[in-house]
Amino acid sequence: MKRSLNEINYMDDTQELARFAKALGHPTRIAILKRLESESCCFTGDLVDEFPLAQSTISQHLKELKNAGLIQGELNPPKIKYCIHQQNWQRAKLLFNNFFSNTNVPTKC
Amino acid sequence: MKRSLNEINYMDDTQELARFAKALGHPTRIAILKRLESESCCFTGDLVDEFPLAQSTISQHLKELKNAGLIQGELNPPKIKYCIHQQNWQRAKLLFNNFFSNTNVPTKC
DNA sequence: AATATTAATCGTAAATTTGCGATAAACATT
DNA sequence: AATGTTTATCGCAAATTTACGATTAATATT
Repeated sequence: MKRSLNEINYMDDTQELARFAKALGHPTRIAILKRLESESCCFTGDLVDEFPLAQSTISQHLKELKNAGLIQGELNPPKIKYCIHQQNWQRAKLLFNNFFSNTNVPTKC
Repeated sequence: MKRSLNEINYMDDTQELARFAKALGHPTRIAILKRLESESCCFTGDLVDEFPLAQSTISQHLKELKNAGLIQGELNPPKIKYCIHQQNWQRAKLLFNNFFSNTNVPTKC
């Protein structure tokens, strides 16, 4: 892709929020997180059984959620237990809350 | 892409939230929305002046935000005034709030 | 040691996203 | 009617995403 010539430097919060949002930008990943929220944790296999997707596809979605910091995997050989990453989850919650707390009443529009 | 054979039917909320999240999944679009939040509205040209991106690129980001329902454009010839779409904005806020209101204490993890 | 179970990674293909410049469209102004 | 201003759209190229099957890696069990 023809990348922008001038490097764009967004505020850290902007970058961080966009990163979280991007990870949330797929229904399968939202569904995985909802499941982890309600059940606290689960194994990759559980998700593979529940979603009509290949094991490798689920694994890839988990990887993205992990890269975004929203979940963490704990070794439980030969299984791996995934949970919400509580600290980053709270951070994401805060960023979205701030973003949506639109105090401006749109008087001018 | 090899699409999943079985059609996946996610809960409506899941689909809707993922759609909003996807639109928020780019720092430029977050920055545009932050600007609209603080200023209530602005013209395409204002944004083109502020971001080191081509006019067509800004226009495309605005289109995506509009398609996601997060903003709306009002004709103000020959300019176009963009504002937050208040109703859908509140809807998105609600969806994200619900999603992040993780009442479960992670006792089992 | 051989086998089974579980999950990550690799390689591939198709779709989508992101960016740009060029052009078109819509409307005001001259 | 011709020109100027503003924004959308088109066409293209590169990067990324999404999905799959096949393979590999790690660990338990036999």
